[in-house]
Amino acid sequence: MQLMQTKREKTHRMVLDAAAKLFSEQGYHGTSLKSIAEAVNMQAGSLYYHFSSKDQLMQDVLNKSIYIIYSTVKTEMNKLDEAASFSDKLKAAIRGHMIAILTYADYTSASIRNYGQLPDAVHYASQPARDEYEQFWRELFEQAEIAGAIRADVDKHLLRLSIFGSMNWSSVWFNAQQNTSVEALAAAQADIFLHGCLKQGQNR
Amino acid sequence: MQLMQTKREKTHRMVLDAAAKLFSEQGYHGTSLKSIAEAVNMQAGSLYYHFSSKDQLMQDVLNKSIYIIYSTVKTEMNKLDEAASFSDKLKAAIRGHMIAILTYADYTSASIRNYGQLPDAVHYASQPARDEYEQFWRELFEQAEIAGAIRADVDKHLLRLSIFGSMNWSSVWFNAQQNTSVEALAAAQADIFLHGCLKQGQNR
DNA sequence: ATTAGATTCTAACCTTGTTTAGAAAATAAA
DNA sequence: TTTATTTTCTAAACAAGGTTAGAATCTAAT
Repeated sequence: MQLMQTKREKTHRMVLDAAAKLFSEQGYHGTSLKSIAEAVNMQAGSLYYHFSSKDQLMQDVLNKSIYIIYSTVKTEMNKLDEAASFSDKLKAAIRGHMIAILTYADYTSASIRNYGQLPDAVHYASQPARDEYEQFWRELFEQAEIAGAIRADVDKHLLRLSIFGSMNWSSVWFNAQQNTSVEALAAAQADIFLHGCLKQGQNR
Repeated sequence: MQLMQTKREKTHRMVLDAAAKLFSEQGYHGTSLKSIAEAVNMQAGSLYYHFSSKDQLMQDVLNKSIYIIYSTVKTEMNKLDEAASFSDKLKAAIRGHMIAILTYADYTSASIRNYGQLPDAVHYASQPARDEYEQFWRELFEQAEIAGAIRADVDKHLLRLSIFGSMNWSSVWFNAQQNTSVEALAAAQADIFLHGCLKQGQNR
């Protein structure tokens, strides 16, 4: 019982998973501790052995969500070799973000869908992590523009928000069973943003 | 007192506006009737003279939101002349959707942000209107592809969801005060989706 | 098997929320 | 001004939610 996780850790994780799922489906305010407890065969009061409050539970879900996304993106970026073009870098970043979102939809969707609808304390607690991640993308686009990879006449602020909007919304409609592979979806998503949907040469 | 709206209608509208604003900021479950009443200087119980229930109130917000968006899109489409290319049509549709979303952010954001997090009855009640609007876009892309305007190798399903994700997310971050004009933003948004962000000729 | 520690349950407290019925006040008509 | 109608308020009913304290149960080591 060294490498294996203790019962406490196992239950802690089960509760967090259930909370993430319900927060994503019904929102923070729409989810009761009772319903979370039911999902793990417990009584509402018992949750307090693992978490100090509902807010705390949500905060943990948020933090985990942001961590998952950012670290997955980093992993994909690190797979690139030195000679990678900015086009490749953007694709890798998009792929990472999409993989994270679609693979851990409960967590990421809980984070995305409740954004801006949480108690102030909860919202602010996760702000620094969000800012750091946002900064990563800001710099990526900045460097891409300097390198001459992306058009100078596109508003990079809007571009970043657009890409985020598309990617994040996928956590709402994506269905792990019926949809195509996560990889294929990520690639298609990147392709749309890099090249647009119009045929080459159509009126620009 | 024929053309002018009665006091009843005026108050009805004020309540609906306040509800839309709060539903968009704090979510359906996070918004109490008391807070809505306070926003219009009333007591919670008094709202029932204008609405039969909280659900009904949300349903009205949803319906109005969908109506605003669809009718604005139609208006923009009708401004086009017969010879308009599909590129123009797509731009017009995007412009309409963006104008509606940014101009009536309280309503549209209330609708978008609570999507999938509402009581079943409320959700299903607005489904037909949503389906009809979705159908409009489906057909638009279909015809655009048949006409050879958009690339055959892009998944139109994903494309539509991507565009929706981007546009709808703008209702969350858009700030009417500090941002540029709605028109400019709509045009920039369309440009990104039609042409992508990469410089022409970068590795495809 | 006994015991100490970890985990969960029970039962209540307190607050908040939606809803209703009837009284009160405001408005418009006579 | 008086009356009828519309609109809002008050007060309570009732349910549900977050939280807590202490009892009960389970687990694992002695």
